[in-house]
Amino acid sequence: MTSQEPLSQKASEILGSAQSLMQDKGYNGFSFRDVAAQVGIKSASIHYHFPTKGDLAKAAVGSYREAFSKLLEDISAQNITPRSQLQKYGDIFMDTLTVKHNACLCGILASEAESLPEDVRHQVDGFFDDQRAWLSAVVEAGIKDGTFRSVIATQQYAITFLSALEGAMIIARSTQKPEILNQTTDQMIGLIDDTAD
Amino acid sequence: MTSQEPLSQKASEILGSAQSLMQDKGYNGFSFRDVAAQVGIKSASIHYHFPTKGDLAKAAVGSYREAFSKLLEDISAQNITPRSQLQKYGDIFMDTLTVKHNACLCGILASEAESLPEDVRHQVDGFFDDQRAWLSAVVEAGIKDGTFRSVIATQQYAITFLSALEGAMIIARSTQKPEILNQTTDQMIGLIDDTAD
DNA sequence: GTCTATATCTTGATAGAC
DNA sequence: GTCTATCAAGATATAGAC
Repeated sequence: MTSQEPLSQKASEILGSAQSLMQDKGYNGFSFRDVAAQVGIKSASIHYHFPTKGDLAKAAVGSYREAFSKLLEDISAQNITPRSQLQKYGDIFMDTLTVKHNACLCGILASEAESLPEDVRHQVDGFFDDQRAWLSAVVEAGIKDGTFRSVIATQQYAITFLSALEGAMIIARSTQKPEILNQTTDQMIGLIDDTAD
Repeated sequence: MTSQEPLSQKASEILGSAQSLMQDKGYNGFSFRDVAAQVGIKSASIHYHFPTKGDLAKAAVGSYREAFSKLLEDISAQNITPRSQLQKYGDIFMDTLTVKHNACLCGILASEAESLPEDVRHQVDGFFDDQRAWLSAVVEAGIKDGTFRSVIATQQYAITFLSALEGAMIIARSTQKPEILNQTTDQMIGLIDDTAD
């Protein structure tokens, strides 16, 4: 969950490059040479920082999880309604899709689960659990304050909401219709909103 | 949308093998040699039936779309409620996941969109449109007969429902919790059900 | 820490015999 | 239609010089 030793400058660059390459083309779709070209070193040099491709991917997901968790903390720290928090959560996904032109790293990697080294997949699964935990707390708060329908199963809704966003992101990117993502987010929120006009 | 000439026996075998391999490991994760080993020929022989990997993938998606459309026709032909139709739709996904231990071919391929030949990606996008069209008609019928909440945006709900199932399938498979998929389907239906007890 | 050089393997694809 | 043989390219990874 937490970082070990602080990474060197180059190691961070390599990690960032690998992360963004995987968000674009997946684990099977990027190579050490791709990373090397982006960072400006030779592919053999990467092995000094990350011995194997699995090590690199695992570290990239770990750093992704940390960065994502910080974004969630930022949202939690704001004094806004649960509904607004879900909206801001969706904005993270939308920003990744439209500004960085990337998919969710763990959405991509999970779809390649059968090709991943075991410890990489476990990191990916850890990401999903991070999201489930944060989302279910927000939904719970929304039910308590009366803005969300009280009949919904909180834990399951967290997973359903996450699934919808991950799926919509993949479909939106493939079909090149980014609006699919934010419209899906809006509808998912609308479906549990008990304060509809 | 329709098949051209009928495929030879071996071509069908190759197609089926490629389809199931891609449902397991994706476009970047399967090779001609994998297919050859399954079918019992040499990898060079595949090129006789499908000149390039892109041709093979495109044909596999086309055949997948056809088979899926037949399943949808079967559901439509039954005299069951819109709610039951959505449930049966979810059963298709669940069956793929738990019996064949596979993901949705187009969910996997869409997540690799940036690695796909252009015409393969267009076939994948066509699949999503097939699903959107069928699902929206079912939802429309459910609104008309009063079982689904009338406030929902029909076209968008079709996409949201599909997104949720695709996302849940990927997450369920990676985390090895297949129940995530059917619970997500159930909740998605429950969220628009207007006849709740 | 990064390099060159290299080993080893796998890939998609082609040529030509049968 | 399928084979053998082969290719050129790309992959991960290692050894050892600098």
